Amino acid sequence: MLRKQKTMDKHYLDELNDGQRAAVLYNDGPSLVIAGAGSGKTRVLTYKIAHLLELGYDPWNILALTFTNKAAREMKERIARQVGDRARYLWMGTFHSIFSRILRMESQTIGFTSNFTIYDSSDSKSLIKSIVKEMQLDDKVYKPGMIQSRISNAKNRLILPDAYAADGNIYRSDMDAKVPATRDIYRRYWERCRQSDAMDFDDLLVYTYLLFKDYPSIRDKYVSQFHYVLVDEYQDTNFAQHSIVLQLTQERQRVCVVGDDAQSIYSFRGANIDNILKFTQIYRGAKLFKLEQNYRSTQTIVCAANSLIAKNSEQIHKEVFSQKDKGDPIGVFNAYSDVEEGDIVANKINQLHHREGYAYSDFAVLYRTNAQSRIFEEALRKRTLPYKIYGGLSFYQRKEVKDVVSYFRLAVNPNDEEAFKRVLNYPARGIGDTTLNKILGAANEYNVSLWKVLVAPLEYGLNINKGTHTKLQGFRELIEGFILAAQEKDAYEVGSAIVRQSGIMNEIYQDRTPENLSRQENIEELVNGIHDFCATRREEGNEHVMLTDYLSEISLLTDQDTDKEGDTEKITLMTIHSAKGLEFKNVFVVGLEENLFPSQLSMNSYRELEEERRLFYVAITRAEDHCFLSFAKSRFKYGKMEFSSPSRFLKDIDVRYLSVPQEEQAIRRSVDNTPRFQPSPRFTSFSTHPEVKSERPRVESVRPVSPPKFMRVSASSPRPSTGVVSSALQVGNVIEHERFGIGEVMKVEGVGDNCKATVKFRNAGEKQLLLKFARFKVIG
DNA sequence: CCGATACGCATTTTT
DNA sequence: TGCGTATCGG
Repeated sequence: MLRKQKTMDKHYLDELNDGQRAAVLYNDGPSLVIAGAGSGKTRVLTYKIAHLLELGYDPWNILALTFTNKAAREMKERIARQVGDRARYLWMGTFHSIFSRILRMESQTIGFTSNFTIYDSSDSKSLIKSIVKEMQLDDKVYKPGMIQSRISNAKNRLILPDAYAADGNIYRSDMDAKVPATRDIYRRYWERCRQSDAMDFDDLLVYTYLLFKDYPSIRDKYVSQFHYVLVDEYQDTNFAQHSIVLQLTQERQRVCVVGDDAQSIYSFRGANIDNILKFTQIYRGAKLFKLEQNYRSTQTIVCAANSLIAKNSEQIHKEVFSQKDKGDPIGVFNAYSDVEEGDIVANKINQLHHREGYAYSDFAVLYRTNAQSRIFEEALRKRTLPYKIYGGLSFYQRKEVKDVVSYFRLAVNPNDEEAFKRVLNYPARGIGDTTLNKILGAANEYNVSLWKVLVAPLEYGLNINKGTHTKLQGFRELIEGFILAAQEKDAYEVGSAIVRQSGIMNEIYQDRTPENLSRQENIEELVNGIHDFCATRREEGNEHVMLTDYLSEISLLTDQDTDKEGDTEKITLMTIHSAKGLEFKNVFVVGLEENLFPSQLSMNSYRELEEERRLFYVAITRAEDHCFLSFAKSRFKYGKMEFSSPSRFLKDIDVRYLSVPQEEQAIRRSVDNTPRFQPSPRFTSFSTHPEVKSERPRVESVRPVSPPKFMRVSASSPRPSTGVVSSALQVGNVIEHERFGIGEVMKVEGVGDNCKATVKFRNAGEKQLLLKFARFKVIG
């Protein structure tokens, strides 16, 4: 075994280029890996971790932090392929999930329970909104979203309420923004979250930092656990994340961060590009490795992107190059209108698909704002080209789902204020705003949670009549029942019981409006999701899968983690932000107009403009074979036709790499059969195809979307089989398991629900599967 | 407590 | 324009 690993080691080191190998092999001190677009960043990270394991590090001594669940999952899978089962014990995950795991273990120390709720941003916004209201401030001035982002910024910089209130610069800035009371809102918000046993996303970082800072013995515990720390996408870290990494690594200095300053596009969320730019100053003697060979794109695309990014001033110098073909110049399309831009792009896709044999999944249309998607949808729909749009409401943001989840949250943590408010009167039970406000008032007065007031209304001097009291106690008993159930039964049982007993089912199953039908489906999906979750966990050997486990998992999931099913052969439509980290054979970057890209709002500051340019850089470098840029001379914005001029960014690209106009005129005439004369394309489009608008149902917003597939390896994983099918399993069968891949059945034992199989997987080693729960299909 | 209507506002969003 | 929220009236 050991020898085999050794040879594998050799083998994979040979798969790396010199720069990559140097980065993998250097482990004696801090290192910064600047990884140009498409230069094999993930490969370096995974091989480095595999290499550390070869060197004798135990997996639980390695901490690897990413920004997305997807990145963590993919990396873990790739490492598992190298080192097998040991990968399971790596501490690898998103900042937020790893920190929430630590915080749940240490929660008592900082005054939380291990069941604390994680508020998503709509919860925190709603809490801020009610605080603004309670303070009798004008919410036209104190816009909840704006206050939220000011508080979030403060937290990302580790500025707590006291420091916030004491900071003159911040106060001046709040004054300038006409929101001087922000500091008071922040303080109340902070207290209310604590009262509710809840943390928002930023708190997961803040409290981790505080825990390590205020309790050195706890910090020491983790410092001595994590012998080596790796961070992906370091350019996107904020000050809090950087500080925690520093807390964990400053003694030992075994830290490797990977990123690309040229792809820093999240400063609006607090990412601080200085973290990566100044890494070598903070970790003195840090080694700098540069990965400059791009394996993704043609030379032309790489050169064009280089010439663009050279216009930025603040960056770590690097020379990204490609040894692939020179490739075609970047096509620039110049459209009269937004609608025509859609037509040009759709036609070009059609053409490439038919003439060059590209699959639809080889195409991506990338735009700056989600609002631009509609035009492309229509253009593609008109030609019946398959597409999928990313963006929009995620599954867990849907009203009915949030409602159900709020009951779950209360069952696990009744102090959760946002969940409480959401369901106190849903389904309607005659507890109106007046009563809620009384409870809120008492809770504020006594500094307790809403639930505590509800449980002992008289102690907190709640002035309510007999009828209301009865209704409140009815609600209380309902929730107490759920609380009890959540302590005893498993997540799936409690979950389905809550869905039934809360009355939400009755509410939604009353009639068959399309909205209700879709809600029903969403709730069914949710319940199925819990079932999946329990099954997966149980398969891993967890006997009791509780509701609280489920909640802590889903509160950190996003729709990014959802593989849409049956979407393998479709054109991708998404914002450039969401395209980061992806690659496509053919990329269309659209809407290259002043005030759109770069966005109007980014033009006041140099830094923001540079970030927009980096965004454009990200867009171009997604392309492998062909990249096209387009702009429209006029476009509908907010219901008005607006004229626009080409983006300044077009001039930032060296013209040598562009194929500017003319050509697309020919395409337009030969392929497009819509009338050429279009005084007002929007109207023409409507009158020629009135059905386009009316026929198009708003399916995207009504149709249920699948919740994330828990731990599923890929969208193409086999359909789950049921216990009935799998009980026929015999020794010697070859099965394909959803997560572990292909393996051979070595042993079958037990009967019925207890039937267990030992399976030797090619990549995942030997596993025991409880057939009742295992998801696989027999393939031989 | 719901529905109709008016109003305002509108980048990007890994968790 | 088109959506989500606020508010008023029944």
